[in-house]
Amino acid sequence: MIAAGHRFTKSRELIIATLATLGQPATIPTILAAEPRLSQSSLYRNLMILEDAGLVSRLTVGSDYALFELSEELTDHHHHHLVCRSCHVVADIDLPVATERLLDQTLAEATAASGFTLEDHRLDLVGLCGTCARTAQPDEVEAMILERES
Amino acid sequence: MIAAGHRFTKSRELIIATLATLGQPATIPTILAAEPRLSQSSLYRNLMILEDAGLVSRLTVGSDYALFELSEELTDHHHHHLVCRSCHVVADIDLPVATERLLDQTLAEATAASGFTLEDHRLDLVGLCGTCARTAQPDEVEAMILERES
DNA sequence: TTTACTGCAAAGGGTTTGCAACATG
DNA sequence: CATGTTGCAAACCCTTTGCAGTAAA
Repeated sequence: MIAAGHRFTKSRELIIATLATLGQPATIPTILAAEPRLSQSSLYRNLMILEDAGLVSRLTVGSDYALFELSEELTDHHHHHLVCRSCHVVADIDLPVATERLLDQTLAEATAASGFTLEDHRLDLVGLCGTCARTAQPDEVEAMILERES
Repeated sequence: MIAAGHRFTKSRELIIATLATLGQPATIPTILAAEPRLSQSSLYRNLMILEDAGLVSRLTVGSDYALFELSEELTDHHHHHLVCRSCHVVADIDLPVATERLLDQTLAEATAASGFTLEDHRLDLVGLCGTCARTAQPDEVEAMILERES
């Protein structure tokens, strides 16, 4: 099921179910909080195994913790990510099929000449989430102006 | 130059020059190897400051080390990244202007309804670099077949 | 001469791993 | 019963930080 020499245990089933319930990329602390029956070290180990098996995807967006979600292979749903540059929260987002198709085609052409074997693309939309936008601190330029006025 | 209360020191100039010479995203060990006059802790500190100042960009692609390159603001050159899923090497790549334009437009529309403030996008092309493609190990399915035959 | 910067060494913290007990096929 | 899995605690290693001396404005 998972891979040669690996078992599909209760613990791994629970991880899949928890990720499905959470419904968006989650950190290890978030997963542990959502399902206290999981232990930290086994969670790390199992997420690695599930990732190797193609059931789980790992995202790294610069926050302290890595993020995990069900793989597109498992959910059968291609998508991208909204990433808040302030609080590093991540949410899923869909793009029009026409855009994805053009993207695939363009990327294939762009890599054709190189020795690179293109397998997938990853598109992150970076900005500020609603919460951070409302509480945003003035940026550096504004800070300098404020300082000069004082 | 850099920001209020910050100086543009020899060390920081040297970091910028080294990144320019390397010409592609580089890890801290790579930067230190290319320019031994830099010290590790100051390099970490200065890259953080240069990043805050918008002169340097940090990439996180899942490898052990973070990657750093000159910012698009500094090079005045928008680009994306080829990422090898095996050795995590990263190279810059350009896309046709028409594709970028359509992408910007589509992403703006896709986020319009949400409370998200879109500022930028990040597109990684994931696959195998030339070196890894030539030395690729059989994947899991092949491994199972091989195991069954033995 | 005040304030920022540097380099060393030590600490921090997310992740990995050794080990003994347990569960699975 | 042979092999994979679990949970605890300790180790690991990239990154950050305290501190005393130095350089910049």
